[in-house]
Amino acid sequence: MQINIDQPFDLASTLESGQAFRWRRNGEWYHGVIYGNAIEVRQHLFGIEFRSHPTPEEEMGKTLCDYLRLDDNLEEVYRAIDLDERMHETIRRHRGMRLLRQEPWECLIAFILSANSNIPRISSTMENMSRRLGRQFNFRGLLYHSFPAPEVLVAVGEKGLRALGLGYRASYVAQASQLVAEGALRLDELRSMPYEEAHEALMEVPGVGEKVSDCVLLFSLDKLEAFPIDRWMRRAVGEWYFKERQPSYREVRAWAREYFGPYAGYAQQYLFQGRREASNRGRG
DNA sequence: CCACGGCCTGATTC
DNA sequence: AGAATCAGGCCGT
Repeated sequence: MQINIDQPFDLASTLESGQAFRWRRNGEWYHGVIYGNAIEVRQHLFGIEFRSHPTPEEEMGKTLCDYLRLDDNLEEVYRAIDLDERMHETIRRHRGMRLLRQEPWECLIAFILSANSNIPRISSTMENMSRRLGRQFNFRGLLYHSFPAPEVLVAVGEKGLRALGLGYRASYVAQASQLVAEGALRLDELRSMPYEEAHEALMEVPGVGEKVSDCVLLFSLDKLEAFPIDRWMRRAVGEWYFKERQPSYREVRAWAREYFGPYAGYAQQYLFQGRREASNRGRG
């Protein structure tokens, strides 16, 4: 099935921008699982083409558009955040990159795992958990696995999670799973809360601090003003916008919301891409 | 509030 | 080769 898109959209940079960890590229096709469905998707000149299973494409199209945030007016976003030469350049290089609207549960676990880790390892751990604990299904000759439900991770327990390679994060994941499974943490309710309130609520979860909370809010709960600050982002922002000083998390966050406004999260995503590129170039 | 050290583990570096 | 070092932080002190 095809979907026409009349706004800037770049599938590759969107799926490979380090927001989501379970998409795999095979030639021009990307393979992944959303809402328990296998998805194959590729970019076309005027939009995207995709296949889904088991939910039929006619039904899945809306879900996929929602996931890819095709409802965001990217031109308007650019007008809001294209404020200096650095932003202008990184927008030019990654034009069409979008934030995703991921499933909050999977996103929460992914970013709890991200603490003191790196993208390849987060990916392999997420994949590992899905292979061992998720539902398995076949689609067009490939094997797919859903991400395990909270109840499943509760049953597996901390020791079981450690055995899957989560390290000291196993305890956080086990506790977070418990909170979601028993209904003490209702992730979808955070979507309708104001940013500040949702941010604090998420930080009650073990293993979730300022940065992880901002990631989950930005990548799955529609808080586009969230501005996650990792060690690189802090260094970069300090260097570029604070005259070589190392500002605190709160300081950077306040600055970002003031400077970039309600789309600060988009600005963060573009700056982050920019610095990843720079460090990749550095390694040759 | 802010600063600091410890933490699982796998990949990369020296 | 085997030991540091580092990685998209968090937590307790």
